[in-house]
Amino acid sequence: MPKAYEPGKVEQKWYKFWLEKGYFSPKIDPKKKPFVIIMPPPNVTGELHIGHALTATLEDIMTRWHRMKGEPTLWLPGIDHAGIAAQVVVEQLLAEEGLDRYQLGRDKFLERMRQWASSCRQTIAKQHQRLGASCDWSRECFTLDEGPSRAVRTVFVHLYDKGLIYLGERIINWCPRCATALSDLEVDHKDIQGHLYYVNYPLEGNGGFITVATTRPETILGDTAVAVNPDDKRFKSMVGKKVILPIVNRAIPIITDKAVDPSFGTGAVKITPAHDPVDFEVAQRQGLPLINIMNPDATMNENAGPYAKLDRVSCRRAILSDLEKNGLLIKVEPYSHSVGHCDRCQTVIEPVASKQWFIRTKSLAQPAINAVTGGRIKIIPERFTKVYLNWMENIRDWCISRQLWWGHRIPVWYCHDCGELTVTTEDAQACHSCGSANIEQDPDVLDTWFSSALWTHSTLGWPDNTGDRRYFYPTTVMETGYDILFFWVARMIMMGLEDTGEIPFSTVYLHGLVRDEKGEKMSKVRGNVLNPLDTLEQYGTDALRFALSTGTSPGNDIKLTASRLEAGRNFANKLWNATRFILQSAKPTGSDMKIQHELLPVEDRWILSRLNRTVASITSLMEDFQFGEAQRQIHDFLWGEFCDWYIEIAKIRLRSGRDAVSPIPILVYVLETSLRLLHPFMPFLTEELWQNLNRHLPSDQRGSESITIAPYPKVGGTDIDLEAERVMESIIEIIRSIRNIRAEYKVESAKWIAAQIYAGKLTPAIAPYSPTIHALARAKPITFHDIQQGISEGFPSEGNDLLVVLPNAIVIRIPMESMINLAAEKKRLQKEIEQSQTEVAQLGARLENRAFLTRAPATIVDKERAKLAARKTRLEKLKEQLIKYQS
RNA sequence: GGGCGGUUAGCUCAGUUGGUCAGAGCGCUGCGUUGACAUCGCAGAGGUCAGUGGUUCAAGUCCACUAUCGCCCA
Repeated sequence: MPKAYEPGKVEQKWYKFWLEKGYFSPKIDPKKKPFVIIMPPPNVTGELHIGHALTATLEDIMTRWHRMKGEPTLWLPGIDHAGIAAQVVVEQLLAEEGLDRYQLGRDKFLERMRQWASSCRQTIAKQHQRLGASCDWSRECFTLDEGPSRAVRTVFVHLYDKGLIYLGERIINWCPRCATALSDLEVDHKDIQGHLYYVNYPLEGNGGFITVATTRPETILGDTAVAVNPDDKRFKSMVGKKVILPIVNRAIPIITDKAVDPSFGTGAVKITPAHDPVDFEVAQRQGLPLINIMNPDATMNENAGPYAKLDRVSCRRAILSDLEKNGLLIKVEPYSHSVGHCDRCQTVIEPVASKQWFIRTKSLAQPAINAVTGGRIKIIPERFTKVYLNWMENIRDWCISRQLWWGHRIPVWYCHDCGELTVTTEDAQACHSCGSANIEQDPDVLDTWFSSALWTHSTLGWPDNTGDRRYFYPTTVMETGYDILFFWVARMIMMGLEDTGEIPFSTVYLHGLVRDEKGEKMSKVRGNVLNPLDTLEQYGTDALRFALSTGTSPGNDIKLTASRLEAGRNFANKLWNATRFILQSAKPTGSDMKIQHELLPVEDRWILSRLNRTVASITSLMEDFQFGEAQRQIHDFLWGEFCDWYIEIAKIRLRSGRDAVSPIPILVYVLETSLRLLHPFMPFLTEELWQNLNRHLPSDQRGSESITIAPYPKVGGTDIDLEAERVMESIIEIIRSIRNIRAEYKVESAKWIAAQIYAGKLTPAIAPYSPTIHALARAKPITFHDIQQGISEGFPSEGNDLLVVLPNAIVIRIPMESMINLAAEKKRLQKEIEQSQTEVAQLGARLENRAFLTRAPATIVDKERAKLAARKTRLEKLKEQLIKYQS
C-alpha cells in the first residue's frame, strides 16, 4: 500500500465494480419492506453544483445504510426538463449563433432542446457516479419520458374532468423577458425605493379635482374607476360622480369599495383592473371593465394611445412629463414598496389580467394537511411542519400554463367550428363535441413543477399498475432542500394523495443550503460556485462527502470551507494508514484471526466495549436521521480511541512478542467492523480498505465480495464491559497526566522519569500495564503503592516530589528532583485546590438540599454522592501536598 | 405586517426527550521525525453557552421578554 491515500486511483475502479455487480438494483422481495428514495431530479441546465452533491451524499448515506441492513433498497435517479430555466439556457446558446427560437420554429427548437437535455443528462449521471451515488441507473427517468408524460396528461384530464383544473382570466405574474406567466411561487418580492405620485383627476363638469396617489403612473391609461372607502367622509360628495382621466380623456366613475385603505395617499385610489390584483378584485365586485394597456414584452399597446410602443419605463417618464405640463402632477414623495421580480431572470414582473390554466387547490390541500397533522408524514426538522401547514392552509390557486415551448404541452384542443374544448390524454384528431377535425392544440406548456409533483409515482410506472408501483410506492424518504418545500414537496403530497390515495412518502428530510466561506449563497452571478468535480478531484470524493455531512444538522445551512475538506481528506488518510499498519503487522503472524474471548486482556475488552457502544449509538442516530452526529462519532471513535490508544497499546504487544494473545485479531475485527460502520458515509475509501483487509483474511473468515452488500454492524446484548472501561480509563488518565507533567516541566523527550502510583483497589488491574505506561508516557520505573497507608505515610519525607491527584482519586507521585519549579508548582496546586473547593461546595450544597434528595431519582443522587466522595479525597490530597511544599 | 431560525473557545460549527454538555475541526503556543500516518504525534491555553427574568432539586437544554443577524410568507 502507498504511504498516503490516493482517492483518484481507486474511486472509479470501485464504482465500475459496483455497477457491474448490479448492487444498486433492488430485488423485489414481497416478504420485505423496501426502502425507497426518489431523487430530486436535477435540472437540465448544465451540470451539478455543490448543493446537488449534498443531496447525493445524504441520500447515498441513507441508501447504503438500508442496503447493508438487507432491505430491498431503491434510490431512483432522474432529471428534470426544467421548462423555463432550460429554455433560457438554450436560447442564450442560440443567441450566440445569432439565432432565436422563432427563426428556428417550434419543431427545430425542440429538437435542439432535446439534444441539449440529453447531453446534460449524461454529464449529470457521470457526476453522480463520481460522487459515489448508489442509485439504480436502470430505472433512471426524465420528466419528458413517455411514462411521466403520460402521467402528466392523465392527471390533467382527471383534474379537468373533476373541475379542479380550469381556464380562467385572472391577474397572473407575467415576466416580460421570459414572455410567460409564472406562478406566485416563482416571484421574488423585493422592497424597492420608489415614488408615490399624487395626480389630480379633474371632476366631470364642475372644474374640481380628486387627487389620487399611485406608484405606477403609467397605468393611468388603464384606469376604469377611482375608488374611495365607503366610510371615508372626505369624499362623500364625490361618490357617484365621474372624473375625466387625464391624457386619455375618458370619463370613469368614482366608486366606493371596502378594499380601499383611507390612510394610503389621499384616500382615493385609481382602479386599474387589468394590471393590479387588488384592483382586479374590485372590478369583479363592481362590474368594471378591464383595459389591458400592455403587450407581452411590456411595451404599451394600442390602448395606450399616444404612448403605444413605448416600454413601461419610458412611458412612465412621458406620462409624468405630460401630467406636469398640464399641472396635474401635484406632489411626488419617496415611497418604499414591494415589487415582484422573476426568480429566474430578476426582471420586474408585470401583474396582468390573462387567460391561463389554473389548478383549484383548496380541496387538494386538505388531505395534504391531514397527512401531516395526522402524523402519516413526518417532516424533519420538525419546525418546518408549521411552515408547511401555514402555506397549505393559505394556499391559492396555481397557475400552471406557461407560454414556453419546452415542456409538457397542455392536452387541450380548441375547436374552430363549435368553440368547444377537447381535453384528452391521447392526441385529439377531432373535436369531441362536434366531430370537426378543425381543431388546434393549446400552444402552451405546463409548469415544470406540475410534472415534478407526480414524480414519486410517475417514476414508478403510474398510471399503470406496475410491479414497481405496487412494491415501491409509497416511498420512504423525500430528501431535498428546504427551499423547495412549497414548490415541490407540498405539491407532491397533494398530487400523490390525489392520484394514488396514498401518501407519496412517510418522511420528509430537509437539508440546508451550502454556502461559501463568507456564508453567501452560491450562485453563478456571484461567481462563488464550487464545482463538485473540481473539489472531489482535489480532496477525494469521500473527503467532500465528509465535509458536507459531518457535524451538520438537518435544515441548517452549511459553510463549505477548505478546512472542512482538509479534515475529510486527513481522516481518510489516517484510516488508510491505520489499515496499512494493521496489514503490515498481520502479515508475519499468519492467518489466525480467531478471537479468544476468554483470554483477552483489558485493552482488548475495552476497545470491543467501546466499539459496541459506538455501534449502538450510531444505530440510534441513524434511525433518528442524525447523520452528521453519527459520522462525527465514528470519526471520534476511530481516531481518538482506536488509533490514538488501542493501536498504540497494541504496538507494545506486537513488539515484545511475549504476550500469549496477539492483538491482531482484535485490530482486524475492530477495523473491519468500523469500516462497515463508516461505509455509507465514505464508500470508496472503505471499499478499498475492506477489500485489502479481506485479502489477508483466511478464506473461511472473508466477508461478502463487497462492503456495499456486507451487513451493517449490529449491537449485541452483553457487549459492554464496564470493568475493562474503568481500568482502561484509569490507565489512560495516568498516562495523560504523566505526559502532562513532562510537558509542563519541559522534560526532554528522551529522558525517562520515575512514577509511583497509588491506585487503591485498581492496583491489581493496572499494575500489569507498567510496560504500557513505560512506553506511552516514557516513565520508568513505575512502582505501585498502597493507597490505604494515606498520603503522608506513603511518601518519603525528603524531596519536593510532585503529586498529581486524578479525578478518581488515583495519586501519581513523581520524584522530580532538580527539575521542579517549586513556586510554579505551588501556584498550580493552589489553583487546583480552589477549583476543587468550589466543586466540593457545590456538590455538598446539592446533597444537603432536601428537595434534591427527595425528588431527584436515586441513581442520580448516588452518582452525585460518589462524585462528592471522590472530590473530597482529591481535595485532601491536594492540600496535603501543598502543606508538604510549604514546610 | 405575520412566522421561523441563528447568537456556544480566535474562526466555522455540533450539542433531539433538562442531570459527565461545556465539545469537535481549524487556528494558536510549546515539544517531537529510524518503523502506520507531518494529510502526523504529545501536551497546553482559550468559553459566566447574546442579555434579563422565570419554571425546576437541577437549564446552552424549558418558558417570557430584550438585543442583534439571517431567512420565509404577505
